[in-house]
Amino acid sequence: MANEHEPAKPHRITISTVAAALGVAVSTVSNAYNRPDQLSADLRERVLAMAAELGYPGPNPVARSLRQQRAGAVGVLFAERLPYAFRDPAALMVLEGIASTLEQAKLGLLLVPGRDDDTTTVQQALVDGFIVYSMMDTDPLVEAALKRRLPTVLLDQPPRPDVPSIIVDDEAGARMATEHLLSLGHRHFAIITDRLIETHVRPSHAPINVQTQSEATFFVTQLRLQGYRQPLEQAGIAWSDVPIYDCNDNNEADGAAAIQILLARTPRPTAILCLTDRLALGAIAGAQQAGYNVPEQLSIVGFDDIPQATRITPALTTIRQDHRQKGLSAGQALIELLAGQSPTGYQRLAVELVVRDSTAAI
Amino acid sequence: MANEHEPAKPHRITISTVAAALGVAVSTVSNAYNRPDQLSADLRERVLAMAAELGYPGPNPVARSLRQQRAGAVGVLFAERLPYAFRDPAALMVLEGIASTLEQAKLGLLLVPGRDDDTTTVQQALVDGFIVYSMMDTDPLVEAALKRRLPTVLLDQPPRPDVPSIIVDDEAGARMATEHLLSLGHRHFAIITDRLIETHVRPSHAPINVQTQSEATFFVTQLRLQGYRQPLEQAGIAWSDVPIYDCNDNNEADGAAAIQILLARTPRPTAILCLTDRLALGAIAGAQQAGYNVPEQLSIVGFDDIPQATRITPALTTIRQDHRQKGLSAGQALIELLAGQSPTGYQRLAVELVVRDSTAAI
DNA sequence: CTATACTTCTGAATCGTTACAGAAAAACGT
DNA sequence: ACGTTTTTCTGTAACGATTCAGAAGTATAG
Repeated sequence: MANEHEPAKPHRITISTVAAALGVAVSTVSNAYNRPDQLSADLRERVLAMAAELGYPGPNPVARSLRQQRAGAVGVLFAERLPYAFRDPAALMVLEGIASTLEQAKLGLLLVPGRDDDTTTVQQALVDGFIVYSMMDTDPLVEAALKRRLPTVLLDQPPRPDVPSIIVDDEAGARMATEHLLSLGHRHFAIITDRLIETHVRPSHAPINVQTQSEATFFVTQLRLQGYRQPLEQAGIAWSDVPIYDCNDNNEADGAAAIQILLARTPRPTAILCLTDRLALGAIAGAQQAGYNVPEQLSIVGFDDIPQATRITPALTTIRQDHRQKGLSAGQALIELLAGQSPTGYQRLAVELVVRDSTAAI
Repeated sequence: MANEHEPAKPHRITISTVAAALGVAVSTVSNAYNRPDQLSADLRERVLAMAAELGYPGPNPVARSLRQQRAGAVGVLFAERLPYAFRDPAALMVLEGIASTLEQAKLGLLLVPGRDDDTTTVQQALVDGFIVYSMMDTDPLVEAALKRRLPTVLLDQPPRPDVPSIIVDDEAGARMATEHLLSLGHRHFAIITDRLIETHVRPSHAPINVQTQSEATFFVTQLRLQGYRQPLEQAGIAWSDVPIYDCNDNNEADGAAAIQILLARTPRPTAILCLTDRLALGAIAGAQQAGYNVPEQLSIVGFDDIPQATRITPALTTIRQDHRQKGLSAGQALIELLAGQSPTGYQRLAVELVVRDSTAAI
């Protein structure tokens, strides 16, 4: 019985405390927990009983993780600050999809906090891999995550070589939205976006012009703007004539504020392209409040097809994408990576125009 | 220069790979990352450069965690299966509150998956503490979490000695709801709940009787039923005369189904007490679809005051609780525990009756 | 009774860091 | 020039498990 007579350490009970108390090898205690077939049922009982008596909380997961080289969780990096993740309906559906696959694989889902300037949380996240979802292109957290050299999947991010990406055909969706409005005869367009330019850089709340658009910091924002632009120019509408209002945030209130400004312009736009449904819902509400009739006087189209899109009157015409599937695909791809397989290439998910009641012929 | 000439291990680059390549001590490399003041700027640069060249991903967080005895994340155990967490509006607000405090403390939020039968995910979660939220009283995952002997906070759980609890005055809320309906002159009540009895045990979809209620498996369910019961009996209404319909799940569809059954009973209830707003919203929709007028023919009151409660017509009379604050309090309490302080006792959050348009005098 | 095969248990190496005491070198004051 | 302080760097002991080769001990077969 290896019995040290030290001044009684504070009280951290480990596997070897239990082993010592019983006079058995630590490996035996370990086996009692992990390989019942490696020791007699009798001894195993005694080990477990002694563990209970000593208040041993079971094998320390961190030590186990170190030894086994697996954390049993994947980290999710999301653009918004952590709490906002729980507010955005589209993001929630994506997270739900991710969570579904992870749950089946018995993996935990670690939401990693962290404002760009501080990457330590990413560097120290106890995970086996990352899903990077809708981060600003320039966000240092993305770099930090990639530097970890863990299996990683990009979602709504600019693709990179050697990193599997799930991408959505945002550009096609934006084109479909625009063509729909054009086919209804609209000629005066305006666009509502968010976070096209970082808040502290943006000069004012006025619609911004075409020059500054190149600084777009979200990949999908760029894709969607691109998709709006092409059919417009093809229809002979100068891109520089299309006012773009840049909101601080993706929410209904900002959308409502944006529409007020845009409606005051001359010529008054009759067709509004919103980069997200939340902005569009806000725009509808704002327009109605200002006394405009949607869609008679003003057509509005969103992007995302969140559940709320059908609950507003008029129901929102929008571009549908399968958010849940995005999450599922991302989770699945990551799980394949973790299993050492190379995932099924990078996936491109289709979108679909859903015409409802917020758009009409001019 | 300690130079082993082995057959070149696969390729796992660690701190000592870098140290060896540079001919310095491992502690120096460690210091380069964690204590810049402990070595010359020059050497530090060289270390970092070599690390970059070798593709060293930085200090392994698991090893660091083992050494430092901290994981930098807290685990959240939630009743629903992982993906459902992202669907329940009330749960989302709670999670948002939790996430807010954790983010400030730079802690990650680990959503732990796991169906009762398998507790390994809880046992192996790489966390510094747990928040146990709205789990079935008998769920083995709760036991498993407590057995970890980590700082833990209970939220919407039956309190236990030595474990801080945040609890909401559900019983008072339920009383207020009932008294409100009584004061409107109602005498024929019915209750819609969910998961009062585990699905596989429950015999049928018919309203269940009073005997089986003792098996209630969610703490808040018990509290709320208790709160309904007392004023009813005080008003001379026999508890056994109040039909209770038990849904499989907390969602609108189940609420809508429940109301159909209840309205078919004689005497037809004129006042419905719903354990959650989601059930209530479903009940309103279901009643309307069956041709009943709410609140003229039927008063319905919910519980939770989720945002959707105001968006339905008629707007839902309900009991408001501050979900976000629940999350904040829980997070705060856990953070205090982690800091070695004993948190500000256990908290009891108040609730409030919000009368809207779904209730009226009979 | 011996050779062979199982069971059951042990010891030491390993996972990749950080912390700490102290050695070596450089800077300083007088 | 010499003791003293400061700066820079090193070696090694934790952290708490798992793994694996093998030592005892037992059972099985011939």
